[in-house]
Amino acid sequence: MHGASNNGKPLRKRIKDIRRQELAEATLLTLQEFGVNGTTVQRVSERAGMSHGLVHHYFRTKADLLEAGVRLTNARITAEVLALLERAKTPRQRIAAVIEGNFAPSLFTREIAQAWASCSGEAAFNESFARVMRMIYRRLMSNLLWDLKKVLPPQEAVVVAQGVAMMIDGAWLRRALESGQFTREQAMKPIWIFLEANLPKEAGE
Amino acid sequence: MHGASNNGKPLRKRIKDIRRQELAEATLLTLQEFGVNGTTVQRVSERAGMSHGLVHHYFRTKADLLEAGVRLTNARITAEVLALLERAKTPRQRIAAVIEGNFAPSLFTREIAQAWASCSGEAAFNESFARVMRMIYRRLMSNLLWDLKKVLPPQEAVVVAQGVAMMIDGAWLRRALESGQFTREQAMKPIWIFLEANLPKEAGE
Amino acid sequence: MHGASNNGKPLRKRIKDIRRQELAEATLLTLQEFGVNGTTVQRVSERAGMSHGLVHHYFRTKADLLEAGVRLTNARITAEVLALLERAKTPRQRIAAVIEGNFAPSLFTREIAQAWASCSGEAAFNESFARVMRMIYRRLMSNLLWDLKKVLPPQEAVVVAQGVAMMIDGAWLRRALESGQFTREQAMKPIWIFLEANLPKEAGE
Amino acid sequence: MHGASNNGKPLRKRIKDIRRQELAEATLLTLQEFGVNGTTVQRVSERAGMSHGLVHHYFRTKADLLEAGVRLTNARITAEVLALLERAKTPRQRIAAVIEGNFAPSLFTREIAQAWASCSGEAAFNESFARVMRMIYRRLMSNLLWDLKKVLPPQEAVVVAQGVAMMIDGAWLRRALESGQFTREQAMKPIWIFLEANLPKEAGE
DNA sequence: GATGAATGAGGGTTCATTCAT
DNA sequence: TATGAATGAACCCTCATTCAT
Repeated sequence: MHGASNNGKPLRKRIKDIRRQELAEATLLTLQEFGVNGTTVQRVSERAGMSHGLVHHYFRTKADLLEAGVRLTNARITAEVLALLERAKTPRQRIAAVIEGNFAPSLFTREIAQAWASCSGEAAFNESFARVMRMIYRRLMSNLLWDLKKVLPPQEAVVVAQGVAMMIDGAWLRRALESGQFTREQAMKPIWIFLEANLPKEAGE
Repeated sequence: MHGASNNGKPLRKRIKDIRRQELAEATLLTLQEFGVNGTTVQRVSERAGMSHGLVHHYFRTKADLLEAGVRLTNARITAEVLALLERAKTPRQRIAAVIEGNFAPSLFTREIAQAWASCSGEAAFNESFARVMRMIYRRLMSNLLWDLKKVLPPQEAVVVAQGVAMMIDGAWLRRALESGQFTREQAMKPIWIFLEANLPKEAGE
Repeated sequence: MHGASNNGKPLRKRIKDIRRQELAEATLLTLQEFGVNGTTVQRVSERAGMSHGLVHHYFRTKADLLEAGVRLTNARITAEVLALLERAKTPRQRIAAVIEGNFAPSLFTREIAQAWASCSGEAAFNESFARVMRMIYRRLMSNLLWDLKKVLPPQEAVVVAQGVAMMIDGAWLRRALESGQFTREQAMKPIWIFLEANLPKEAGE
Repeated sequence: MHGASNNGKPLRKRIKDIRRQELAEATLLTLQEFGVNGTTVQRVSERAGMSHGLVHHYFRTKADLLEAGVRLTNARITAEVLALLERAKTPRQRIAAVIEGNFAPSLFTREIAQAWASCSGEAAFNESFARVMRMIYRRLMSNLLWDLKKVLPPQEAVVVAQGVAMMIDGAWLRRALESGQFTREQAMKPIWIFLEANLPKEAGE
């Protein structure tokens, strides 16, 4: 077997994937440190340990690079939520998993929140960012609704889900802007108050 | 009466105030159309119908100009809330006024929400923006707490206020990102559900 | 007598002279603090306590303003030298007066030396500056030669005068660049050594 | 030999050095033609036949570029002096070499003198320029003192060296400002008169 | 595949100068 | 006479992008 077929892909393809992954990772970290505005191709390439020319070899444009970075963040959140969801059984446990996942200690850091806020701000004027942010929101909503609809009438479920989603977004924004501590406990407390008040007493048990 | 006495200020002084106001307004509109990133001195000056040199005659630096624009938005929100608060009597009415004010039809537009989101995103990496955004937040919290503390034990009041604030921020962000309609009614519904569940039945009546 | 003829000049003419004098003075001080490069019309007008618009009322162009400032410096040096020359009797005393005048404690300051150096540097590329600097040089040379020729053969006198002039210029440059002290005594010592070696023993006594 | 090994440096590194050298040279010439004030990045880049953007690729800042230009001049003077010093044997010969070097026909041109004067003027208000100019001065002094101290008591040597240095600076300034000819012979004559009067008769022979 | 050389558009800012009041 | 409003050219610098090697 001479060199070919790692995972059924030719070596060249593999390198391409690896480099793109590395660059997405570097972009993600640069976004955390400098925000969308301060994320230059130069800085990303430096963090990735490549020449800046190479970046354009793998990403046609800076926008593409940024999108890759944001998608990676997205993937991380997804993974966190999925891991928690796996162990959850009842609707209430599953709802708890979604919320816990969105405030996982490894995620709910000031740096990530800042990057997230920066991307959200950019999304208002940048369709490619907007797409990703909307996707994140839709998955959150769908996760919440899936279980809420099991214990609440549909229309009520939608309102509750929206309320929770609003609180989650608001909490992340607060995390980004509050230089002092805004802890995940502080963030989750009103969310649970809101939920407890709306879930049927025996809900999902 | 020979010529003088416009408000007791000489004409010259007036012009300075007028231009600064015009520029702040132009900045605000440019922020709405292009976001923080896309708001260049050139664009603001064009919208204001001035040369770009003149901008620096009235604002030492671009940061000063932007701050003026953001403060103007802030002032508009404040005015809206204050107008509603004046007519409010009971704590519950006053809380309602604060919430209604934050979703006044003239304010809760997609354009303004986009500008707001953009500024929030910038605030994560820009102390001058951060200051203004924190100020807005603190005033919101203080407005809410003032009345909540009248009807709830202090610690509970804080949590409820935080929950409402989170929802308001989350709603504005949703307004900015959702190209489809996200109405003020949709925004306020979960907020009131949250409040009703936490306010004592007879609260403020 | 209504208003006219102060010094045979109409009042309006007087004001013009006063303002020009004030501005020349302010220019001189600004040159000392910021150098030619850093001397802006704005800064000069501020120091003079006028609006910057007024500057162009009295000086057609910035170059004219600067020239006035440099000429004023020149006048100060001249006055210093003339005052000392008046009391001098013998050629040697007169030569001493010229040298002492060029290093008068009130003149040979770091600030003035810096302004002088800055103007000299500019003179290389600015004919109007060059004219003034050359005039200063020529008067120095003529002062020195007048007396040196009384005690030395003409050709020798020219060389000695040139040597002294070179040393004076070199000393002023040193004063400007040496942040540590370079005193007038240090400056004059080699000059006198040079002179003593070339003047006839009984010269001018 | 396959392609590599230009001085042991990869081609890439070579280009960087070449461009920096070219730019330093272009800066030097621009300084001669326009002075510090008139030396813009644009002009330098044009003279070097590059885009202005490229200048910032090789020099982080305009100040760095100017420093490189000044250092290059400095290096030229040094080389000239060193070449002459090599052939000198006795202290007197070595002193002569230092002086001749400072007035080498290829150096003591009006253009170079003008650039030098401009840089000196700038040095009064610009620490980075001041550093270079002081360095040049210190090397001159150390060169002179090294040999003067062999033939004169230390304190006397210092004064003589300072006198010579003052004369050299004064001569260069004269060269810059005198549109008519001020020749190297004119410059050196009083210097030698000064030296002969102070060196012991048999000095260094 | 990988580098960094090279370009050029665009940004913020300064400043001399003109002009209406 | 005096002010400062207004303009526009020029400057330094950053950055995404292209391209030869």
